[in-house]
Amino acid sequence: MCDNENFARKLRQILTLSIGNVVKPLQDNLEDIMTIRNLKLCPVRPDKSNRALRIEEINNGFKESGSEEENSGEQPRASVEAGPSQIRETPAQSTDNDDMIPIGKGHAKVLSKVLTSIKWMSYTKATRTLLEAIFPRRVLATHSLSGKQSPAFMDRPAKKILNPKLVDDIVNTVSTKCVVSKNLVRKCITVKCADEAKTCRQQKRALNDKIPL
Amino acid sequence: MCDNENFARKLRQILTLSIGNVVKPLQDNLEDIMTIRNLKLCPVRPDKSNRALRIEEINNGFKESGSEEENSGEQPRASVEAGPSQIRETPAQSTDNDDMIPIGKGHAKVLSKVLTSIKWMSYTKATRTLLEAIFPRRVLATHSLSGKQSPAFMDRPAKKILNPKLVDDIVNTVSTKCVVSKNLVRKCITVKCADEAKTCRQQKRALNDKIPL
DNA sequence: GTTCCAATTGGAA
DNA sequence: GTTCCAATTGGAA
Repeated sequence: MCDNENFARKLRQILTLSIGNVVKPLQDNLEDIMTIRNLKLCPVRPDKSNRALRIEEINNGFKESGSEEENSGEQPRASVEAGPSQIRETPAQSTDNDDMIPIGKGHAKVLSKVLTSIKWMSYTKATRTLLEAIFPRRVLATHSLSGKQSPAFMDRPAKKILNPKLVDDIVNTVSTKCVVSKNLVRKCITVKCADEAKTCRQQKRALNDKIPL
Repeated sequence: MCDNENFARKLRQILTLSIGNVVKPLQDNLEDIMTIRNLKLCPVRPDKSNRALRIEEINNGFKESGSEEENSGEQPRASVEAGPSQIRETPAQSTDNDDMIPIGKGHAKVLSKVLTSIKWMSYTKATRTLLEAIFPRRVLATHSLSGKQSPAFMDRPAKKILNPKLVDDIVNTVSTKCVVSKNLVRKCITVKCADEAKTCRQQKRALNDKIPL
């Protein structure tokens, strides 16, 4: 993971220092490579026999779900809302429950058609799409990344913390797929929660304006 | 500029999708390439005859200073503290005034030894170093990127705006050299100003504790 | 309707 | 002593 980041960082520097000569030849092949890779990632049919392979490819070297760290004793500092209450229920129209693909360590599962629709060019879009796929809007609006108070608003109550295992699955996936630092992905999550909270607030306000108490 | 960003973004995706096979061979040559490039960037002596070449290389294709856009009519929305008052004075111990190297469009100038000391691996460090090299601490503490009020603290007065031309020179330089989006660089500037303001505040507080009025 | 911008904060790293 | 973390906000894009 860390090696990936260092490698990407070095490559970025090389790119800048040697635009036009060293890496130019690679550019010509980019489109072909991407096309091929995308084809491989395209879902075919919900066929269990090659499901494992597809997951392997999508998660790109992640451990499979149910690893020994499932029950590791690590406790998050803030109180965690345990259990599945934070997890988005499978949509009613989906009859095939197996169509959920685990990401990261496998705590989080995402509908395969959502996962394959994600364009990994934008780590912000990818993060927000995964968040919406994994958490109900209500949870996003009422929880935050750390579960801590805003240092700038010490009088306000803190929101609850987003399930850290699910968050980690998202962070690791986006960070790896988009080769950006985990911090940037975490910032996206903070912003997304703030945006959902604002939307929620605005809807309540609009409702109050319509039907004033 | 935009092409660079798109290219880097594509490369990042390729990296993720094809770790270990497509780009692996390139990795072996990274160290050599970087060494060679670093050697080229190393300052030799303040010798005017090859100064231009070094600047050309460092700025990587930027226009030279004194371009026709020097007097373009673009006016920033917030009030700008015009003139050199925002610009860091050349340190007293420097006898060679020519040792200032322009970056970006050339509004901002940086001591050559500072410029060559910057490690472009970290865009945050690079941005902060350039800020300290170009603006006095006092300006960083009392100005902000936009010159606008905080939306979260509408009662507080807005700080003044950092000279946008100097900011642009920094943003363009770091964005290009580190192949990160301009927005990320701008975020760094916001944070740096906030940090300087905090330091300033703390120093005043410490002084008041010592010599209470 | 969503996403991004950027100013502010106290404490942690 | 400096840099980073992340929560909050209203408006702009």
